[in-house]
Amino acid sequence: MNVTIRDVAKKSGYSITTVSRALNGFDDVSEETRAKIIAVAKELNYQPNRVARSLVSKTVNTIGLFVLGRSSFQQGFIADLVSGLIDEASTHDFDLLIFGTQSLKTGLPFTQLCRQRGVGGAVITGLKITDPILAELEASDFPTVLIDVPIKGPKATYVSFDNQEGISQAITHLCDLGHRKIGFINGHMEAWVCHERLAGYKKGLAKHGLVFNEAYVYNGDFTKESGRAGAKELIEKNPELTAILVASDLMAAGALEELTALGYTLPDDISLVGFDDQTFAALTSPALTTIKQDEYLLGRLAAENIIKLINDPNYQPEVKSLTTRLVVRQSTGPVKS
Amino acid sequence: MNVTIRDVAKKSGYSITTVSRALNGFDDVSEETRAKIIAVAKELNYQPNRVARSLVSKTVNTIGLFVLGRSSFQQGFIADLVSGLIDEASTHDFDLLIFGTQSLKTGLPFTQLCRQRGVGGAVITGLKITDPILAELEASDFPTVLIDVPIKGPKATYVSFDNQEGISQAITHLCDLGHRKIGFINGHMEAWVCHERLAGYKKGLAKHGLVFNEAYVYNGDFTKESGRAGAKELIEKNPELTAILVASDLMAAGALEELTALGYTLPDDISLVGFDDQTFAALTSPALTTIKQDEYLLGRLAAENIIKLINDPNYQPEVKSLTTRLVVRQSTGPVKS
DNA sequence: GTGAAAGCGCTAACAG
DNA sequence: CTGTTAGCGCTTTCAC
Repeated sequence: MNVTIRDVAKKSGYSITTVSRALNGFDDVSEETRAKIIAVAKELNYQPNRVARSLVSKTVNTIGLFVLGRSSFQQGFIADLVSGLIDEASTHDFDLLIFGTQSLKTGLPFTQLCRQRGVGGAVITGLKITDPILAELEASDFPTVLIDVPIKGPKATYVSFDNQEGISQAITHLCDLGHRKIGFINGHMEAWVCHERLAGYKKGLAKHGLVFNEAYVYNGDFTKESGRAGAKELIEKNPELTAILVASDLMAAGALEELTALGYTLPDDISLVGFDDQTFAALTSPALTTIKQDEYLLGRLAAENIIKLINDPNYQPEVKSLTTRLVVRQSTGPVKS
Repeated sequence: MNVTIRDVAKKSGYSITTVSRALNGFDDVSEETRAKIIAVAKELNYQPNRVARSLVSKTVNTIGLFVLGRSSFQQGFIADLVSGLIDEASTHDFDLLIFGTQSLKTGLPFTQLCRQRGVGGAVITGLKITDPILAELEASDFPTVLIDVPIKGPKATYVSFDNQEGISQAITHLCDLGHRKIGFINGHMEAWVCHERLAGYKKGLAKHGLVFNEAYVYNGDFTKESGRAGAKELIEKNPELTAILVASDLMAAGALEELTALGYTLPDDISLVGFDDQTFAALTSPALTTIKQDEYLLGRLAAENIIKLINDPNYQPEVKSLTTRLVVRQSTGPVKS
């Protein structure tokens, strides 16, 4: 068995109560006593049992991570996100409990599921903007941080990137290269970021005096195949396009394949910009110019927010989006004169 | 507050104990009573509090996942592994608690760390074969499943792929294409799989009557850069090579870059085989022939093992390796005559 | 300053 | 078959 608080109490000669208070930094304990107790605790290598602790005091040191949608895990960035969450969480002595899609299938009122697991707050990724749970979370007093889905409740907030600005910068990059006919392969509109990216696309065009053309936009679904299909459709219907912006690297990779198969040479015939900067973006040929979002950082930010939300009842989260960064590689080039 | 067992007891008119037993499927409860209690529980939407449960009964429904080494998360396959773990775990009503590298920095006796977190068993990935913790785990009675590191203890086992066979098959593939001079870029020897892959390389060569040549082997470190360096060194020192086998896709991508930069055309001048079949393997140009390992499946297998280890004190794990599958793409071709 | 006692929600003897 | 009694390891009133 592990060493418990009783062992520390016995060995130090103090009561369990005093040991608890000494170790938890209460100020109604003499410094001398505290020092002694801490010494004994260290000697015994005592670590409080978190299960017991969270059972009695409702202050819980566990974050729940919900990864919704079977495909979410396939997306490479989830790994970085988790990595960031863990690093930040363990800095604050928080644990990270992961739930898969199945966990929600129980139909359990979500927050209840968390409380039963001793989870103090949740980080949710992969949520669709049409999900009814969104309204619930907004009203709930259970700490929640959404990834890439806006929300504003007493205890709910979100973290994201400035997608509009990211896309807009990419358009500026293309315009600087002389492009005027720029297509856009977007993801599905159940993802909030896609609304943002579309808005950024329009805004970017407007900024450079270009007119938005509905026919230049294709709605994919984040799969490689939809990237292929999108590229094919866009270029066939609008052969005047000299550049295509794609809302994810994976779709961009599909578009790249399709365009190459159709006989286009990149970037000479057409320029291509992805989104994410996943590992493989540097590995395609030509290497993908893409809008990088640092998912690790986003993970840390999410953890930071949820921990504050859990610890401080008065915390008023302010949403600040992380910035993306355009990584220029070989898939974009000056428009052929 | 959530609904507790007391609420169910009160509402059903039975004692807390009876409710507990009825709900946990004990057979010393009349079916009539059980039915009534279950009905009430359902009506109240009662779910037992796992924190409390694991505090008293030492049977814990949480698996701890340790992802060691900062870089592990960067490796794409971790996401699939986690995905498999979660799916299998939630099927058995187990939760998954993730620990980062930092958690182990406390110097806490590992198993103690788990017990304090209410974790019944651990799955560990990224462990080096030189890690002293290995001996500890081997002797320990704490349920542990290692990923890709062999271990055999009363409560410790491991899951992995048949790396030898995988590499061997790739060599057969190359030999079938006429290759006789095959180089090998391995990972670092702190990873068990690299010993296996080296053994597989030797075995595969022998199988086809080829002689092992020390100079044909380069030890990288799983980074793309080491792949580049390895390709450069191997091909410069041994220009007679017509094929190179690489112990990871990322290193293979590096090798591909380097070889292309050096003016080689693949697969005409030289064939290249990767390992993993990560997403990007299909996206490089030429697309990478590679040895696919299904990390999702490995995750499920690991979860299955750890759960049995936790639940059944008499469970004797038998190690059975998962098979890899050679995915032939465009980076391998017949040797130029 | 410190300790005794109560109890978080649950399971597990032990009686009846 | 069912209920009473004791705790799991910890925090937290409330006395002293």
